[in-house]
Amino acid sequence: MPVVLNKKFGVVKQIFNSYLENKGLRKTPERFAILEEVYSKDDHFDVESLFLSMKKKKYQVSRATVYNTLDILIECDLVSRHQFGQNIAQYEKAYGYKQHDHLICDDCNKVVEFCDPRIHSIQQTVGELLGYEVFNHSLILYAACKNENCENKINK
Amino acid sequence: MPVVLNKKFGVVKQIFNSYLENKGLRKTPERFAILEEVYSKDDHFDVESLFLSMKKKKYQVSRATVYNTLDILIECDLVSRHQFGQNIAQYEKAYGYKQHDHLICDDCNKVVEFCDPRIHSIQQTVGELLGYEVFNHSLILYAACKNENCENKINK
DNA sequence: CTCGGTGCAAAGCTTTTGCATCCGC
DNA sequence: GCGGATGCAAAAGCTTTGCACCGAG
Repeated sequence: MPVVLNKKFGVVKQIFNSYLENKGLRKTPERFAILEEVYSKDDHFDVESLFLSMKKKKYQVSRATVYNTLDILIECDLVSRHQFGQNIAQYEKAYGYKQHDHLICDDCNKVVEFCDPRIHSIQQTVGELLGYEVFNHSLILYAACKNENCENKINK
Repeated sequence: MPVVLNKKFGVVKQIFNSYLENKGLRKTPERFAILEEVYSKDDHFDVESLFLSMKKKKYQVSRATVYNTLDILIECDLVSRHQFGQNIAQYEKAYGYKQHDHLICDDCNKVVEFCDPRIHSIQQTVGELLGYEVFNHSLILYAACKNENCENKINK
């Protein structure tokens, strides 16, 4: 009984399949299981939570394989990695989800996604100015809730 | 024989002094020694390199104290922390050095600083739109050298 | 059949913590 | 002298590595 997947997933699987083929990497069931699990998540997640949620299901893979596979998925742009806090890396699916950036609330710890076209022009301007070809960026805004009723704010 | 320090350092020391006083924190020689070491560096550095360079000099402090003091220095905006790579946190002095962002070259691993006023307006727009008060940000551009002679590029 | 991939556990690295000692206030 | 700060080493937490076994091509 296959998991219900969003429509894009067929394409994603195909992309991964081709990538593995072109790079001469093996198409193991573990790799596809991890891809599937990643795309079933709608939020950011860390390695441990991915590992645990797979452990509960039919696919038990080792942490080492999770790390290895995520690296491959990042290489082929199907997954992106963020370093929000100080230690734990956060991952999220990347295919077909338009480029966005993150705002992190210091009160709630909530992560909100946003998109501003001006970032793209900054990329271009700065790249030209400094003589680099900018191919990616990461913008994080650190913010405070304006909502005074925010439960975390009250606890502080 | 005092180390030669840049002109701003007197002010910085004074700020730290007042901050410790206001917060009821103790003015230990270790804390000022770390402040001095931080401001003697002109680049980004990690905890280990700071610890080692102090170990060579008259001030030997423990790693725990380095971490503790850097946290205080960040609280009073005399130091800023960045998470460029995946693991090691990078620090840099922050007083009187105008707000800037970083471009990281994927070929050289060089870190270049830049400044673009448009980021500030993005902060404001997005904050208003999402109902948050944005108080800080981090923008990192990932780039490739246009210089074909870059030694790292040749090695790849 | 070969060799890359997996799983497991151990090791590695950065950072945090516990506790006895020390010293700023 | 009190209570916070330091130093040391041990522990914690995320990630990587080594090695034997497995299975995709």
